Amino acid sequence: MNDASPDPDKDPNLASAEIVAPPQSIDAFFTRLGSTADRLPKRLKQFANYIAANPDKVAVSTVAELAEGADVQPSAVMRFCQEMGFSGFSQMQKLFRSDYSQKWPDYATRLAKLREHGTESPSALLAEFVEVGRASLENLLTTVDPIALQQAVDVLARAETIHMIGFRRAFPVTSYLAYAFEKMDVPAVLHSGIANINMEHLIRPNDAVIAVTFAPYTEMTIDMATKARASGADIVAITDVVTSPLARLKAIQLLVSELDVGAFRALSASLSLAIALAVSVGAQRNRM
Amino acid sequence: MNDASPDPDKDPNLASAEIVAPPQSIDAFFTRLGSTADRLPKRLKQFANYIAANPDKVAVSTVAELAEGADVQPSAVMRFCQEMGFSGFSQMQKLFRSDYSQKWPDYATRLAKLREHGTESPSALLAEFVEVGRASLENLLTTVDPIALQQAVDVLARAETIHMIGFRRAFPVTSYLAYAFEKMDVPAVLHSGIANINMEHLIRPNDAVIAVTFAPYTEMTIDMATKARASGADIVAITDVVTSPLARLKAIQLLVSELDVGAFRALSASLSLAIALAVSVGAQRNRM
DNA sequence: ATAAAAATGGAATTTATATTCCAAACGCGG
DNA sequence: CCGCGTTTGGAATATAAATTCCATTTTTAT
Repeated sequence: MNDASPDPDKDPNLASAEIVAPPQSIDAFFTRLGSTADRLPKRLKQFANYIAANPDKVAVSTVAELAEGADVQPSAVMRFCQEMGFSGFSQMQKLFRSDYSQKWPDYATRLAKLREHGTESPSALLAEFVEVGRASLENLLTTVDPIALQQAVDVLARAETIHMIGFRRAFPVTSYLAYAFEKMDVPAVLHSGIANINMEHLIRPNDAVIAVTFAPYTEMTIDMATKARASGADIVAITDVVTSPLARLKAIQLLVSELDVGAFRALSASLSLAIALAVSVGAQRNRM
Repeated sequence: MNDASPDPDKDPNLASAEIVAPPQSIDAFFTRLGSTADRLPKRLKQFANYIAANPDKVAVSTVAELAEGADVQPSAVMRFCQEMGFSGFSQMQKLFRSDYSQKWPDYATRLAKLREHGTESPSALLAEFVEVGRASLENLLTTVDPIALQQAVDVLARAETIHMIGFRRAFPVTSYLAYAFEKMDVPAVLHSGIANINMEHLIRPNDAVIAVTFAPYTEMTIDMATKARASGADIVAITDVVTSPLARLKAIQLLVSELDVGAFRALSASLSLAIALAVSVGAQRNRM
């Protein structure tokens, strides 16, 4: 601040410690963290990532505990705090603690508070989807038959190639399956309908198909699954009710009843089912 | 209580300090507090009332601070803790601290266990994903800043065209956004990277971009978002932590911390956030 | 390749905090 | 109103935590 100071030797510490005001709020802290994280040396960045991922731990932990959690030395924590503009850890913790009581009310009360705002605000809508998603997940464990799930895994683990079919609202599910299978080196084809070429003829008798569709059922999914069935492939159906058109195909059915918010659903349950299925198949294939 | 004690002189401390197990949960603590509060002497009751009124302060305060808040001496606080069955204040505080972050940390160990046991039955794995998904959803309400969410909606509602960028594990999110926007007649482009053509030049100054990426961040997403930013478009980032590379772009950040099961996550929270965002944008655009 | 600068790990030190102790005050039964 | 057990306030002590320091390693620049 006072560059013209005639006594540079009066306080030699000023040279090394840059004078920056400490963040005054958690928001300001994270903003600064976001903009300075890259410039930080290895260990400090490591710690920065840790508290970015575990911000709630800061208020209730000691330096030693945080250091261990982030796998750095306590002194690195101190250096980090100073780098962020605080005099030390205690000052930084004080900031986090002052904010702490706001988070105290548990999930239920926070949810209720958000809903009071009416359906107007985006966060009220978010709360709605969160609540519906939770309910759908709970349901999932009862609607999915464990035996059918095991059968599906067996069939898919045995298949030469796995084909995923699902469009529109089901496409996030199939694309996530494709990602998971690719990561686990499971031969799998995502039928995306791109360029209006459908690659039905790729489906061979020893293959298996995961068909995903919800009401109102996309016709192309039904068509392709039907043809695949005709050529001898096994079908695993992820769908919503037993009366789904996929039922006719003697498919192994995995039922997901997802609740709507207005005209949309959160897909939480479908995605969870899909990823559990994929991981199980990957694991079982590795065992063979 | 034990008047018939045969050895009152053996250990005189036993007479005053009753041997009772410490409460194992916050609930148990308050239950015991309720039933014993009347029997307590004046100062201890005074402190009990303070705790009952300010339960959130215990985890983040020192003995001295609490004592001052309740207008009692620190030694009274100690006596209170011992009266409740704890060895001292530290033990009691530990209870209050662990209860707060309960949901998150012990998942890490549980999941590690699951990993070692090899993957058990598919339905057990499904149960894991369901539970983790539920926890992620609960957390979503605290990690997403309502103000940032509202800003994101404003920006996207104002945009001429909305561009969605997100690959690999983020692609289910962007593809679902694309579906939702299409259904609501919102002009939106899904940048799928198909045919290795990226349509960056499509992004105009009055457009907005939704960029979705999680650690380890896909480079193409960062690149495209950076270029979009350079050409003047607004960026809404759906990512995991503030230290995400998207932070540098002055993006509006919506943070989702999703837990892994093994190498995968359920995406429940991300999808819920995405759909809430999309529906809000659709609604707001209709109002204009 | 070498020197200079920066970063790191771990121990030493300082500071803060919990906990104990005891003398004084209080309340209660005789 | 006196003696005795209980409670209280405050200081003294013990413990735990934060902070600093420095020798060693790693990185960067030349």
